[in-house]
Amino acid sequence: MRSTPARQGSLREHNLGIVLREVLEAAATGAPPPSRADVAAATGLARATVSALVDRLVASGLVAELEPVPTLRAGRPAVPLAAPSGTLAALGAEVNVDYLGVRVVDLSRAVLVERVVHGDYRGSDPAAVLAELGALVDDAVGALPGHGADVPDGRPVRLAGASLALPGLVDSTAGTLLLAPNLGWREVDVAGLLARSSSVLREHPPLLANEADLAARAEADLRRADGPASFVYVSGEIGIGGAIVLDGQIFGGRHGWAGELGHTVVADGRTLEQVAGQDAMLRAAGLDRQAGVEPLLRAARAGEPAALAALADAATALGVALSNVVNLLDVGHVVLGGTYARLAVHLRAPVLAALSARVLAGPWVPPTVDVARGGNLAAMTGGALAVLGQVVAEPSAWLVEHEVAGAG
Amino acid sequence: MRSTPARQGSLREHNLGIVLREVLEAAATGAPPPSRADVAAATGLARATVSALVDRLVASGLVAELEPVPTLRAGRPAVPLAAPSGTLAALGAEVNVDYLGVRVVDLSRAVLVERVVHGDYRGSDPAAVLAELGALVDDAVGALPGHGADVPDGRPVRLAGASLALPGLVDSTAGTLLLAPNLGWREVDVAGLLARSSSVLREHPPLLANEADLAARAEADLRRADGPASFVYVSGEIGIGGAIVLDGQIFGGRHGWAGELGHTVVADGRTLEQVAGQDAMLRAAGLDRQAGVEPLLRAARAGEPAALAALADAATALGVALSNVVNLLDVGHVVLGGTYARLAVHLRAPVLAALSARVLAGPWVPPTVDVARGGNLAAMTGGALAVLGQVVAEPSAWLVEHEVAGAG
DNA sequence: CGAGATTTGTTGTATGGATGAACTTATGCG
DNA sequence: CGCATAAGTTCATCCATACAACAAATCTCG
Repeated sequence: MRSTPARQGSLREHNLGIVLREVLEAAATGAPPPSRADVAAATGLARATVSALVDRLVASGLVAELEPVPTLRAGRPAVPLAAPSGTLAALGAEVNVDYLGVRVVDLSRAVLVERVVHGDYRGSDPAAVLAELGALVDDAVGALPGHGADVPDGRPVRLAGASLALPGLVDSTAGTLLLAPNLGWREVDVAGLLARSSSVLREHPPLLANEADLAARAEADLRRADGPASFVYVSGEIGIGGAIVLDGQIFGGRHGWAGELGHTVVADGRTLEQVAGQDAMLRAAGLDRQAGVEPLLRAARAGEPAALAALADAATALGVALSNVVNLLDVGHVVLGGTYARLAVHLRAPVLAALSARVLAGPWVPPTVDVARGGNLAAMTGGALAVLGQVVAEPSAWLVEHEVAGAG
Repeated sequence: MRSTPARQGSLREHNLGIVLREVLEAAATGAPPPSRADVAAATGLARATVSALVDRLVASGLVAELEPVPTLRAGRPAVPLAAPSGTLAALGAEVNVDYLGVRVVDLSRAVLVERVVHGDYRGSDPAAVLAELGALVDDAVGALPGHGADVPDGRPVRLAGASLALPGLVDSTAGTLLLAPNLGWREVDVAGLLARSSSVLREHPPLLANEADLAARAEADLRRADGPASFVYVSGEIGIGGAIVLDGQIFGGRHGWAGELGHTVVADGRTLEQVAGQDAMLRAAGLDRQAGVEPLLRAARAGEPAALAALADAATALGVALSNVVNLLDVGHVVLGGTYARLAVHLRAPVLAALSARVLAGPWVPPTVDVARGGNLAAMTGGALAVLGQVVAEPSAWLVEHEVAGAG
């Protein structure tokens, strides 16, 4: 954690990052693609400096120059800068309780390839499942330009790295999964097993992270337009995942285990998961555990007392747990993800009421409860974005240095 | 939150901070005062660069050159560098439920002046109390060299700034106290009232912060020797304060309100404060509310069942609340402060047991429960250190530029 | 006791990145 | 067609750090 000394190169690295971020973020906020001059004005850097930096970024495919659009004003038309498509991409994989998948996302946030397999992975064999995932990863990457048999006209896609989302506690430095209660996995050498079945992951050791953390990252990305977001993300799945987002950044804690909300004690020794987890709700509503959340929604819509009571109990427990979190973290915004997003009609109002009643700072900064915008596969996108975030944080590592001479 | 562009000056600022920190931190870790060469080796900067930076810092009184000690090795003897005494200092004030005080601390962490007044400030009049504090502040600063009537041989102490610790929710940008339940204060224009009674605070608008946050900062400072500390600080007072320390830094949240632990719901709707607050414990033990914590300790030592039960209930509630916090934040270390420090004999074991049982990551990173090392007045020290921390973060703002020419 | 070894701190010179002003390019407008 | 306007580039300058050579102050060993 010792801060490193700043040499001159650090300056360039820093400013390169600022320029790159400025270009990539423009699209997110709905702003038109900025020109070099716009970037200079926005960042406070000199035009000459920005020009030099942009040229480097363009040469390495980290920034794309668009066609000059017919301008309305006088003056030389600007060259719009934007996130490039298909130059640099990252891979986000996921193993969850009921599905398995891979996504490859590029700097423009376009999904280049996607593979998803549904199944029931509770109590599954880690080696077998990870072998399947490894094959899926290699298959997906094989479909990328420049990686499969075909090398078309365009440049090949560079792969910046890979990540893997898991529904449990992860040791990201060792590349192992410590504990995933709902998968029934414990102390699994995930990185090692994946390296056996996937040449891609052998070359790009995946960044392991918690599924909720990565889903929250995708969610934060979707909310960039509203400014840097701070919120608590609660993801109802078979278990309950949680994540903390501060100023658009995931707060993972020392080991990346922060956000563990499901095991919060809410009342008389019961944990949140035992009251508001999917299995618990279904059982309380008298429904089959395997059925999923749709029957519960139907029953509630039909006015079944057991279903309504189950949802009310879950909402109360969620409200208590989240009030504690909001008081502790001074983050007044809650986002409901996973199956909670689908149950939001029944959960939102009572949770908000609980927050309003219990949050000490409520009178000055009213709490909010929102529904996640990311879809089911948010964690894969979030994982890819986490890797791309490393690129933005350290752009010079991804620059391709060209020869000074170079006559065509 | 937009990151500013790095000009060349930023480089210098950054490196100046690194060098300053290296010198100031050396004492904390028990290392001998480093020489310029030591700093260069430790930071990775060139000797020439360090020399130039150190010279600036010395000229402005941010670093002190000690007498060369007779060395044991060959070579030119080194000039030891250390934190200077009495050159630059910060003021930490505090209003709490049962006392009121000021401390002035310099860069060497020496307490230059201290004033404390004991009293009962529950339900007090804010204007009167703050007038009293303002007078106390001016009195304390008047006793500093160069600020009172006397201007002795040495240079005057420069005051870097002031801070004020309050047991409640604070709006630090507006300089107001929003809510302090145990003082009975609400929406008080603290900065405005203090400016009336204190010329010092008129010149140095105090940084308002939560008492527990600042006490935790002092605690983190005392633990620097063990490396950057991450812990949850629980301070038992009339109410219950809490603070989160991450890598030696206070996590205050968006508005500085994070750490609010006392209003956590622990069981059947009761909050932690209602079970483990000082008043609640005393009542449960059948003791007088005004008595303070000593009678409770005596009763427990005598084996009184009511006292033991009160402590046990408090410990259980604390254990549950802290388990939730540890699971949420991935910070496995708890420090008991305030009156909890004195009750630690009775609280520590059961709290640790609760953590061990409930913390999901416990098997891999065992939780710990520690007793605070800071004394009663930790918040004042912490407040002063917070201000000094700003100096270290931006040293160039505190440099005194000398004329190039200067013949004596 | 003196020459060499050793380590600290300082004094140039070189390097690399940002800056600002002048210049070129490309457009709209009258 | 000339002028205004704005984008992007070129170039001399500045500034902080690096590197190397040097001066200073002490120990060590013959």
